[in-house]
Amino acid sequence: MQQPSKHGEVRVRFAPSPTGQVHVGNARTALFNWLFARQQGGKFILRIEDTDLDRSEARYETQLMEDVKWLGLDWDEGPDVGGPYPPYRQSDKWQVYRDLAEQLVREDKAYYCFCKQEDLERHRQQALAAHLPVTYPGTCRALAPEEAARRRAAGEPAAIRLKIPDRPIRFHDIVRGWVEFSNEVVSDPIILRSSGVPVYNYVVVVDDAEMKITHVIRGDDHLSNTPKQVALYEAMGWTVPEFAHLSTILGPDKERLSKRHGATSLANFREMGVLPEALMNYMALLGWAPTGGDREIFSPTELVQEFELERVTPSPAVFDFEKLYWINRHYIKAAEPARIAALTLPFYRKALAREELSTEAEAWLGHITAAFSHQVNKLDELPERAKAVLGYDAKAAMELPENAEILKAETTRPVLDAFCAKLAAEAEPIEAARFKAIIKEVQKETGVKGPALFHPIRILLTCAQSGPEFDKLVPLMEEGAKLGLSLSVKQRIEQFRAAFN
RNA sequence: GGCGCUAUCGUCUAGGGGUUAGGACGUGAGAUUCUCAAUCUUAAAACCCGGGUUCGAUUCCCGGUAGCGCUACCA
Repeated sequence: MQQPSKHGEVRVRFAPSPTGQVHVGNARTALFNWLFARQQGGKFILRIEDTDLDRSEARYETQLMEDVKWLGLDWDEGPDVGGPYPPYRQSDKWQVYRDLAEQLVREDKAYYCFCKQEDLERHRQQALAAHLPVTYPGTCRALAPEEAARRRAAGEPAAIRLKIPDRPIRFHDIVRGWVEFSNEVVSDPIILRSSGVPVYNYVVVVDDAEMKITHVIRGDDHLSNTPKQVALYEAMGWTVPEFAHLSTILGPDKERLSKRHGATSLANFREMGVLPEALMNYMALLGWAPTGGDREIFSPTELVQEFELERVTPSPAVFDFEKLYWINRHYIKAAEPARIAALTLPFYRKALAREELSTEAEAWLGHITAAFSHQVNKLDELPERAKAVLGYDAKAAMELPENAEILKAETTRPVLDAFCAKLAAEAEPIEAARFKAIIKEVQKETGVKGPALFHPIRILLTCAQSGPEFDKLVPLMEEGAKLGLSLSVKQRIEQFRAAFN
């Protein structure tokens, strides 16, 4: 377990842009922040980074919060719940960023830059051709303050650039150790555009500092930006936080995981019937493992206890859907049956094309779920798994080549005749045990056993030669028939005979 | 082009100067079952390459290679 932070109370944040659905990559970052905050007794803060006005949309903000809540993460401060360092949405904070940038200019830690885009681009091309790093040539850094003031007064547009000190920038990363960048490579970055709009790398630092963030846990795509940010902290005289740059999550083709790879947003997984605790468990395993490396199943509570930020691996991880599904199966089995039944209802509604279901129908579907949920990777597979109970189409069954093969076998007709004759004498509903006994009797009478005995009966009953055990199917069929939602065993026989003869 | 990060079974990972390199998913085989699924057992499967350092490197150092990221008045 971690030492209490030298910064005092741990404060971490998840700072997504509301530009779309929450992706597993971002969700994993959120998770690691949350786990760390909870286990340290710190604060987890949600901040909306909507400075990119073109792409940000309010409706995504709502969805984002719902998705994160679904995963099981809660935040202590955020745009909805407030907190001691508002605002938790960047869009109304622009004056702060401007004032702070100008203050930096007054303190001679930043300067106005009048350089034209074309000039900068030309310089860039030259550097590239000369195999040199692309840097700012420093033209305006040398400008006398009076000169700069005069040109500003004359209405010349100016951006503000931070002065990068003349020494390497070093910072500590919990995942990667010490990282060092040459100051030449960092080069004086723009913090405020000539339009007055602040730049992302500047805004984050202001926000993180104002919100007293102690640990910046984020994706490693920000690693190369970190020296700029460190320089900014130092220029402002703020305490540099601890960093932890998490590796990228890749798709099977080793490319950064994206929609291209299929279902990758939290909403997608929810719609597939993946349980939040399963997703959380799986994502935690992407880049983290407990000491010893065995043990893979961790409830959210256990994760909060066991997780160690120091043990997070720096190398990128490929997202393995199969393993996620395996974990999901585990949690489906472990979960309260009533909860699983309720979560599965929408999938039946869709499969049955029924908006409204009676209480009895829901209860019956709940029994189906209970019977088959442990055989399934995701809840959305249940209607398909239970289709033997849910539907019946004798005609279509006849036409399937693999069924036809069995149906025209020599032993089939005697088996079915005997079977049907016996069932005709049965009282309804037929019990599973009685059903089993009948099959035994048929076996005795006809001398047919094994697949030759079971397959025809199975086709008669379910239209398929493979599927779940009769023990489970028969009671569900009988119960469903009573509710008018399925066909009873006898009804199935009737329909089958009509089609078969 | 420059800079940075990364590199153990197909995948997620444990480990670490001397190990039969461990676990899990997936895959193969077997058991069970009328069958499918589930379940159980079992097998195959890895230290990127080249130099150092060392009695000994997969482990430490350097270089290479590859992947990824950043290199914007994008976020």
